[in-house]
Amino acid sequence: MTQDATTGRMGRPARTSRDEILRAARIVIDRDGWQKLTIRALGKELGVGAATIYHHVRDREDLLIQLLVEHAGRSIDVSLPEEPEARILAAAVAIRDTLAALPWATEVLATDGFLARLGGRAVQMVEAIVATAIAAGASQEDAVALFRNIWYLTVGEIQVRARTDSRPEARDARASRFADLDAEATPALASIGEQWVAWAAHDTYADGVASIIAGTLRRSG
Amino acid sequence: MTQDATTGRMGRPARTSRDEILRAARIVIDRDGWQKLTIRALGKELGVGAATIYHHVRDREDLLIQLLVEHAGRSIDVSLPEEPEARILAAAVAIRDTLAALPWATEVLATDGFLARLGGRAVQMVEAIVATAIAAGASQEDAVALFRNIWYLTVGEIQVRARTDSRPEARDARASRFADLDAEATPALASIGEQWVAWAAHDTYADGVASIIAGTLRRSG
DNA sequence: CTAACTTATGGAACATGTTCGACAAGTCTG
DNA sequence: CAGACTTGTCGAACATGTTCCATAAGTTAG
Repeated sequence: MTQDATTGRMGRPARTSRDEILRAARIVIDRDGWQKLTIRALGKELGVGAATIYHHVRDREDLLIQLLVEHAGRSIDVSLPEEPEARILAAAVAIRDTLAALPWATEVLATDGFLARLGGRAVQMVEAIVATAIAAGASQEDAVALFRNIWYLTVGEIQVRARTDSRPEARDARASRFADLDAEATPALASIGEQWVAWAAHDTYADGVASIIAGTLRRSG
Repeated sequence: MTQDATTGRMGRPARTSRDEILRAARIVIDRDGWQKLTIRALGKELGVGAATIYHHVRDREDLLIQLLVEHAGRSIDVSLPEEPEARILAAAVAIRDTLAALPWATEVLATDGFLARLGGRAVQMVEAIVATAIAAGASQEDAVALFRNIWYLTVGEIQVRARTDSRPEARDARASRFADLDAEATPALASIGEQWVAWAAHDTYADGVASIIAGTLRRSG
């Protein structure tokens, strides 16, 4: 990785910069789709060897996160209502919607502290959730727990959704699988049967978050 | 993939069976750790070429799921309390604990309908959640929504936990990142500061699930 | 101006999941 | 029993992320 610029500059001058790499990555994504964003393709776009990229970016994950930093920093909606539960919910939904719209986020978001790495408005959303919970009577620790449970739900929802509908065979297999269930051993599932698939398409994320909020605030306040 | 055995058997007899592959996979995992379970290593263990494995197993994901089927089918705890909310919570915790104990589950669980593929007691836990919710007054659709939100939370929790502590640099980076936050823009996060890391180590999964349960049942019943 | 130093670059190599095509090894039909 | 047919096996190949190392291209000290 490139050294810090505080010391006197030395060594061979770089032909490539981190910014150029990110710009090229965006071009490739816009033109070919993000699935085509491989290190080698990126190198070709820049007219540079693949190995060179590793001098400016730690690894592919680092690259994807850098790419998210801008989008997440800019495009998160910031108009939050005042009422505490609605405010927290709105912040969570904003985070979810933003990340779900950036498909490559799925590959890298499953980390504690991920939103902190995104910075900008992503962190403001975290602040909104935590600060609102505290203002509503939760302890700091409960506020952190609230955020983390919301974050887990968010990660799970995004990942399951992304994987489920990027995998046609999964959907098909699922449909028949619930029909095969034994009505003796699993009567409730059997009676739901094929409807599961239709209901599973509904968006229940907001309900889930609302429940977590209500549950946490009730316990605390 | 091997043909069904209903038609008269024909063709070259198989030297390898799906069961043998699974047995060998378990041996490799027990001996070398699951990270060493590569297709080629598995082939070597069986004295067979890597490509051969693909005649008995669709892909690596299929292999990992088959491996989970046994563990999840056998080892899930089944003594559930009677009281509805406690019963649903216990089922969720049993699923979480079982999957969290099988590290390679992380790679493949982010799918809708995943537990159905595991069969056995995994499905019984789903049945328990859905049936209990319905018995407690939820509609079928709300029961499905309840299960799905629990599932999302479970997937998120397992993945975040697994990735966070398999990645030492993530933990370190996180510690400093929260200290760097601007006290003007994010006062709540700044005042929590370093405590976040300690609190993030606490297990809040059960609280989250309990909130989702309470929230859903209150809306319905 | 030369030599030492430092950083950037990229070709080669490695591990991995996966696919392809040729070949092997049986069964079945006539 | 011979040829057709079917299925299993595996070497080779491909794409990908990543690391190593030799080399290039500057800056700076003498």
